[in-house]
Amino acid sequence: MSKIKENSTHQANKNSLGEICAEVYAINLLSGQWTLAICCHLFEGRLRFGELKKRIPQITERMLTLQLRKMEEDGLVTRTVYPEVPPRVEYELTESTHELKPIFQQLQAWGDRHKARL
Amino acid sequence: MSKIKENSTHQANKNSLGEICAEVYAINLLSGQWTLAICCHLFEGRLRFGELKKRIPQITERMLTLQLRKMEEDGLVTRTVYPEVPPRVEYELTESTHELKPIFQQLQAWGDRHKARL
DNA sequence: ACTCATACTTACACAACTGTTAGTATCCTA
DNA sequence: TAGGATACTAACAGTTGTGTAAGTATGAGT
Repeated sequence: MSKIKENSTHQANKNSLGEICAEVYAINLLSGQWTLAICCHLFEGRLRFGELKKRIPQITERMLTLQLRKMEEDGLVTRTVYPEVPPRVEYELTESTHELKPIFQQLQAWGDRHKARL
Repeated sequence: MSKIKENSTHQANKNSLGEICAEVYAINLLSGQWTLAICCHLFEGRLRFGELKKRIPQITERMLTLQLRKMEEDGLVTRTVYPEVPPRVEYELTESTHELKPIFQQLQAWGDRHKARL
């Protein structure tokens, strides 16, 4: 993404809320535009960069790279580079992220119910 | 917030993902900077604008107003205005939002575990 | 020598979100 | 007549997130 200014009020508020509330922290990790979509495709198993790109046609290479890098930094995915040419890079969810699956299912169910009520 | 340009690529992507995936839709509703904090305080019961402000000292009046308005629009809170002077306005979570409580608890537990692993 | 495939990176512009400061309306009380 | 209380609103600026377009390195295959 763009460089983050750690001394901005915005960032300071975000950080302090995330430190106090673990649920805020969790939502912060998941609120990237493409994060959930990537997770959903990786629930099935590890995928290469290009395979993810094909499964999420609307995403640009730039955003896919940025999101995966952030997810790696946040401990949501692991990145494995195979020293081949042309390069091969595989992404896989961490244990931690797999544990989110039941929560996602509940969020999905809630989302459907909530949509229906509006 | 600022006016949203519905014809932007960004917004189009967000919308289409939210329509396909109910969990993306759900996260989109909850990803405002102060949304979860407000929810947490309202889980205990209805509160006035000023009471929320006191409980979330870092928030500005502007952001509190904007977030509550968006949450109202999204069906997360109800807003009741009492025709008094000085004005009294109370906010309360909708049924739908109360149903999120167990999911929040799981997210919180996950967040704590995940933090510990990093 | 030239193309191809893959997984990026860079530079730029725009969109969306948040923060700062100052102001508003209303009636009640002193 | 002035000040206080409440729940806002407006104008502006800054920060963060996203999209567009173009370019990079590498070795294998032709």
